[in-house]
Amino acid sequence: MSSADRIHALRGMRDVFSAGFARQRQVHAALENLLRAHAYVPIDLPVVENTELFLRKSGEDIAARLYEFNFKGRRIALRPEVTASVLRAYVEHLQDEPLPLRIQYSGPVFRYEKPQQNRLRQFTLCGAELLGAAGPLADAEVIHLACRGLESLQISHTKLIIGHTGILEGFLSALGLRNQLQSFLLRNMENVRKRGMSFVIEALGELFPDLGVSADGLADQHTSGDGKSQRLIAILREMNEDEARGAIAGLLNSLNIRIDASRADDEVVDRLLRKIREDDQAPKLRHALDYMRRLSTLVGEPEAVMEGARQLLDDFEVDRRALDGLENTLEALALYGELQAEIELDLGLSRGLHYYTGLIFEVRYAVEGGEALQLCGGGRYDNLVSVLGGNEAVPALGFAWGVERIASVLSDAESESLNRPQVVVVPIAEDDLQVAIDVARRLRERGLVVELSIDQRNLRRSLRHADRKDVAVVAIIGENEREQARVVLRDMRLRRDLQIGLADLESAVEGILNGDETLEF
RNA sequence: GUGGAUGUAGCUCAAUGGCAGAGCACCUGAUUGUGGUUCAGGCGGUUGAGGGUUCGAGCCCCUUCAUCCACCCCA
Repeated sequence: MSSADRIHALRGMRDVFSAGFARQRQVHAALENLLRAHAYVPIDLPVVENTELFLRKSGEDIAARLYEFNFKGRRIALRPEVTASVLRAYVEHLQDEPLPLRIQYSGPVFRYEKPQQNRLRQFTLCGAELLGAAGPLADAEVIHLACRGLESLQISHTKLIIGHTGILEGFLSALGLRNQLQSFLLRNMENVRKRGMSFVIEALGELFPDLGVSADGLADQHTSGDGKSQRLIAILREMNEDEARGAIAGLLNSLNIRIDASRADDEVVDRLLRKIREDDQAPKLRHALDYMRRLSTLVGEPEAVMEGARQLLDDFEVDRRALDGLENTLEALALYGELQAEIELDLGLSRGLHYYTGLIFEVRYAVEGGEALQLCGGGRYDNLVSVLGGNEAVPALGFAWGVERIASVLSDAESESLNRPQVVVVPIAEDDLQVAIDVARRLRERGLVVELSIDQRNLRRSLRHADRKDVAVVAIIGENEREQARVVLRDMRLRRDLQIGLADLESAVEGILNGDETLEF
């Protein structure tokens, strides 16, 4: 078969072989144990869900990244994350459980993105959710877990980055910006720092051309007209939709203004109203952008950032609850003792795909000469249970580690040996098979990893095979041994044969494996 | 979605436009019951696919597919 006909693994999907897989399992085992020790109960969930679940949680933005298809009339998606499924399962089955409820999970997720270094289309998340717990202690527990898991694997050079969506979101919603603008600004908070305010303003101008925004900044005198019309506009703004609509229509009628015949009155009224609203939005937007500019500078060492944040909130007269909550979380986190990870506060941190309502955080691994590698991320999502149809709102937060990324950071030296057979049992001829199988079974019962040589290779080949796999002991059974109830144990490291009676099999093998050079039989 | 590279044996890679090769791996034997070495031999290819230029294309041109890398974004 020519290579052109060969079937390859799909793009972004990996075959993981012995050493790499051993490493992943090592990572998984360490993380699972840590979570279990903190009373997080492992559960298993489906890999496919109704597409609607993910759309409802994360919004339409996620649709482009979904492995999503129509199957027998249903819209189905491979999960791009697990939190949505956990909460779906909670709403469906676990609402009678006493809260707080601690859940852990692990398994594959799928995201249709362009693969590259450290980014696959299928990868493994290991994560935890803490349901029914609000407040700083819950926040601190989860952050601590995320960091501690990496520490338990001896991963250093990590940085914990903590943010809080409430500090921007609270401000924006209090400001009374319309929803589209709010979500645009939330999405672009990160860009203020990464690409500069002018980039954001430019994007704003493209998306909302009617706002009169340009790269030079917001138009200063957007509202035209004299003082009287300003007052009129102010009055109209005070009215609700119907009142304002009626007032404008009445005004046009009473002045007997003739309207273009091809255009319905309603449409004219609409345009006027919209115009007035946007005039209203412009100064608020300007205010918001100023706030975001300040916010984007608030990154770094926690105390300094807190200090700057307090000043910012004072200057803009913003509610301090979010910031106080963050401070309490940091204090609670300190109760867990010193973290290895460097802590950074980043009040400009935002996470696009998710539905976070408060604390957000991630842990990054410093790659020399490259961009930091994010190893895990999470945050709080207090309204998600409601969004997914829960009987009552349940505060919740969680996070997930990226298993492959963590494994990629580990050296693979030790994990390789996990799969390697410790003993190879070689029957010389077919007549020796029964004894060989019995010998192998006895050794396996002692917990050893034993490979039975089952092909027709000669002894020479079997030894070579064992040697290349770095096996420590080869047990040889031939006619002579069989007749005398003996076995030849070849100590591969010391290149010597030990003739032992079958009764001493286990102790002799264990002696060789332990490097006992004084063994004599 | 944007940009940059690369596709030759199972793997890693060579090959001025002129007979498609090496190392590793695999198989056989030297050695019929003793291993990392050595030696002899063997298997292995429609050079990703399709078209074009040429006496002649792995190499040049076009198209297409795939993969990798970076941006965006994220675990």
